[in-house]
Amino acid sequence: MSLRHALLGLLSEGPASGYDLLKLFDNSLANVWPATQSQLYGELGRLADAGLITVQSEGARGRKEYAVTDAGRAELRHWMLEVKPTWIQRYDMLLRVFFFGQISTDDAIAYLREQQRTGAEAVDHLTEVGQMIADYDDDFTVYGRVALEWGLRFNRLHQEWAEWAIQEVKAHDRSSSADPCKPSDEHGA
Amino acid sequence: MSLRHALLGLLSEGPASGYDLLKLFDNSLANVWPATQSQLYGELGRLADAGLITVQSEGARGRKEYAVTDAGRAELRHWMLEVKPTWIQRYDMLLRVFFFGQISTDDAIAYLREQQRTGAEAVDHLTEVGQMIADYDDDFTVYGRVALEWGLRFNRLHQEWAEWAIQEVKAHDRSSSADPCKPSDEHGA
DNA sequence: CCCTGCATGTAATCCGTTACATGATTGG
DNA sequence: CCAATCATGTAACGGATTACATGCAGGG
Repeated sequence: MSLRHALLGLLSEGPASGYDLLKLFDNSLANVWPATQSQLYGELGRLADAGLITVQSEGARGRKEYAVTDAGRAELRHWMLEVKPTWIQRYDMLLRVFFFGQISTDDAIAYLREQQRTGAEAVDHLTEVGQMIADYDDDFTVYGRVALEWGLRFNRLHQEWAEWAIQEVKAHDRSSSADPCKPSDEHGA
Repeated sequence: MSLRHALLGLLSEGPASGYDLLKLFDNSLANVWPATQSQLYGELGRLADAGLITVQSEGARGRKEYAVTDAGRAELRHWMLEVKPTWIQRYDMLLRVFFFGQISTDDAIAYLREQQRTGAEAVDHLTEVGQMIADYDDDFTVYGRVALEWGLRFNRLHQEWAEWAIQEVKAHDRSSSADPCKPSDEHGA
């Protein structure tokens, strides 16, 4: 149910069409709340039906410019101040880690190295984004940078964790092949 | 589509019923891939239809014990080695941050403080989980700890970021109320 | 005149959540 | 015998993804 509020939030900065919002999304909110074009137009329709936004003006090519209503502003405030953020996460990346016993140590390490790389690339990408928006100082951009910092830290964490995990997996490999309870030829399988 | 693989992975450790798997989930995979009872039973049925698992034996109270087949093991391997982890995340927690301009500085800080607390609590919880599983040294637990470490780092990051963000918001508040372009009474609204 | 970009929509499908529904067994 | 636990399923609903479908307007 958060796409509603993402749209309300964007429209609170000023009126815009679905198309405008779609582009705005890409450079900002998509990082924390991705949405497709279909979804966006659908939600705009529902928001208008609910009276949280209105069509302010219609332009060329069927363009509809939406503006947030008082009811919409109230709903946004309510969501921001009183609704607890959901804290559900799904990481199939970590799911695989649980099953490392099913693949070879080398494959596990290759997997983790790939994760390390993914983290590093994301850091690079976000750093670029940061440079692109460095000159703006409107509220949306200022607070966007606070969110961006989260992303930077997250990806650095990802990268560093992967490096740590590689060492951990290597250590476990050594200890289990040295383990007198298990045959030493297991490490080569 | 990862619930399939979560179940295949668990069943690779040994045969189990839906009920067993449900409980196993709670203490391990639910942290990285939550699933409900409905979903789990549904997926088990579909996995059996697809021939990736089989009903090994039926017990009392309609209990069905499932075991993974060779096809299932192959599918798990394929998923682990060749399917790229999806990297889609949705954080309504961060979405709100983008719209901090719509609420007062004090409310924004209260929000961040709450996030800081949430992170700290999660760290405590995961630390407890770590202590509970400290004595096991099977593969699943060993690698589970590697995933747990990710969770610990993640929540520490969350906590530290929130603390940093509070300072950032305070700094922005001071600079905008000192800003000659904007009226100084804005900070009190 | 045609291509690119602007602009909006619908339909099918999948996954996840919530709630409902049922019944067998075991231990106190 | 009754409550808790074991154990499995179905149905309704909502949100997200993908693909499809359409058409106008402006610049070269």
